[in-house]
Amino acid sequence: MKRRGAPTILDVAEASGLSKSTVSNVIRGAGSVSAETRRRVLEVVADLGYRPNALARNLVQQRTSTIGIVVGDLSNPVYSELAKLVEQRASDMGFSAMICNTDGHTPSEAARIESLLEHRVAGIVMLQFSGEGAIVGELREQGVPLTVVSCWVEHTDCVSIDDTVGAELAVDHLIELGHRRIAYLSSGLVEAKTDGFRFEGYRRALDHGGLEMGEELVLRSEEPPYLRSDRDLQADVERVLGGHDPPTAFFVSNDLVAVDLIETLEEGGVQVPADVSVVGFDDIAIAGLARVSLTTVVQPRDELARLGMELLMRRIEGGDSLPLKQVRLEPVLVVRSSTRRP
Amino acid sequence: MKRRGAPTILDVAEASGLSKSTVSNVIRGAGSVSAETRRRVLEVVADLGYRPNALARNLVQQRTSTIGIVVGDLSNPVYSELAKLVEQRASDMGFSAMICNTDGHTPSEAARIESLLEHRVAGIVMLQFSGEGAIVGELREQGVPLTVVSCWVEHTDCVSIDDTVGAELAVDHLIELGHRRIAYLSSGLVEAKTDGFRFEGYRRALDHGGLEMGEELVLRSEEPPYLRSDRDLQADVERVLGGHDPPTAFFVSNDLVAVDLIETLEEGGVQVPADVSVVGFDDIAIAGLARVSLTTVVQPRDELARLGMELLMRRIEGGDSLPLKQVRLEPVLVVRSSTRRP
DNA sequence: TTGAAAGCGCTAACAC
DNA sequence: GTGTTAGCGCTTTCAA
Repeated sequence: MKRRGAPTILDVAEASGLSKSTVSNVIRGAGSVSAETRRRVLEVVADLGYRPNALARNLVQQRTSTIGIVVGDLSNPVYSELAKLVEQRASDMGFSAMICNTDGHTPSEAARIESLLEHRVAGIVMLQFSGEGAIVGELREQGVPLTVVSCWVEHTDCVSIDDTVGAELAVDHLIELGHRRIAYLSSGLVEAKTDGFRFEGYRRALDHGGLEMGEELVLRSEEPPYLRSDRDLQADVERVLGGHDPPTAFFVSNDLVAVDLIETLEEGGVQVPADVSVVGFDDIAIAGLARVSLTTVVQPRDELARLGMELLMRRIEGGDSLPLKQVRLEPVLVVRSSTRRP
Repeated sequence: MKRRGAPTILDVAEASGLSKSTVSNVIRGAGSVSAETRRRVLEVVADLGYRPNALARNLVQQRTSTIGIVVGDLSNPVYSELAKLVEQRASDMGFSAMICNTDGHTPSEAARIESLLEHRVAGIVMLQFSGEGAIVGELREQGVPLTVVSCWVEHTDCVSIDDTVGAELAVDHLIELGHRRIAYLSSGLVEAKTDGFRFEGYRRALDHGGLEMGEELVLRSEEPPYLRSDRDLQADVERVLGGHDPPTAFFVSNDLVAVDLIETLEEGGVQVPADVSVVGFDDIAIAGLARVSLTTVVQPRDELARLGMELLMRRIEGGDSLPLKQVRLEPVLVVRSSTRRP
């Protein structure tokens, strides 16, 4: 009596007087089994509460139906929504998801990916990318399908909006409103390369708006940990606003920080948009609240998730030999009431 | 030359001229191996880029180091934060996490759990509980450790704040401010049983405040899908406020809905807190923004996650025989500026 | 200190 | 239509 632990396919075989493989056939719906046999097996399966062991199956099949989702910060609504949507789509396609939060911390990102590889995931979706080129290389070498969502990464299947154009849209809007002194604010919350693109868009907009870019208007720490500590932000903001010829508008490369900025400004008695305009990036849910009403650039989460899974599945099925596929989505600016004429 | 796919422990054994078991010993740090042997093995491991196959290991060990995290709605910040914290702690303890989003949808919850069981997860943490008693029973029967976080569920290890006391705190606060007509608002976003507790707290507070509960002040759809459609909310709110002897305050059993309510009220020209006070529940990040500044009951996410994993580990290690452990945390009210004297 | 061998639960040829 | 068999990559006695 070895009835310890969950029933195995062998238990089902014995109880139904059939062989392992026949049982396996009916469970997988493969091969050909007589109606009567199928009925009997199914009955026993229900009786015993048999549940196939995915580990054994995956081991023998040399592939799993699990994907990894690597996200920088699940408490940022952009990413938790993306994660949710990707998980949803994965599940629809019969895949389970291991979701890992890295806190934007490279060592912990490496550890999480290592674990995913040990679990032999069929592929990995990265939302927000640490920029550690080593990881992309490593994965390609291992032949593990990788798709990056919401970041543009060279030599990798990816889908993201055109960050540069998005930023341009935002800053153009400010210029059209008549702003001449526009500050740029970002933080470690935005992945470095992405921030680079957005900054580029900012530069371009100033450029063809005939505006000069003042170094003193750029609040951007190259170091990953521009800790979103309110004190730092407050100090920086005070410095910029207290300077000579202060900005009348801010373009912020991330809604969370934009909201923080508004908070900080108003704490200091500076009203938005009466005294200063603010544009964000992402269009997270709170941006749409009447009390916040942030003008911002939309990240179409649904599209990103859909295309991301699509690219991943394509690569899982098609293998290394398929050509690279990188999709750039058109950004859209939503004008709300955090911006107005200076 | 079968050098197809990732190198196995056998490849390492061959390349180092040792046996599988010796290699296994050094990898697991078990048994006793000479320093020289260890060095040699490690060298080959690095050379070949060998990575242990977790599937094989888990299969033979008859246990996994994967847990399942089942969450109702990852786009609700309460749950995405909890999920993040639980994943973090799991990872610290050497566990990977499969995170599933159920959208509060019972069939999809069942499917996700089925998949987790097929993957033989070591345990499951449920954030937000659908109330399907069948599932708890099923899991217990299967001997799969289960911990529910942020909901109080009978006969199951769980940790949550005292929802009744929390609601009482909130409503007491309104009463102390002088409100006499206090409405109750909830939605399908809050799990039914939990909502029940909060409603009970509301009732009690009215009771010992010597206030009568008016049926007409209770906006609470028993049906799971009290769809958070703004239209429904708007209609309900208009009805209540337009009625005879309208409320001067709302207690809302969920911050997300509370924020929605404020939005809806102000759209209709009703100012918060000037005309009407609002108290929420959860203390999500946006509640703390100056522009929102919602008085609310705090859910201590950190504590919940920590205790949740603690309970789960205890059960994973201790098994069925351990006594039930249910932890109730003391709620705290944060008073901000969405409430004032009527 | 090291190695040989027996599985873990399942699938996938291949026989019958 | 059904059964036999040989593994998948690993851990774990048990001998040597």
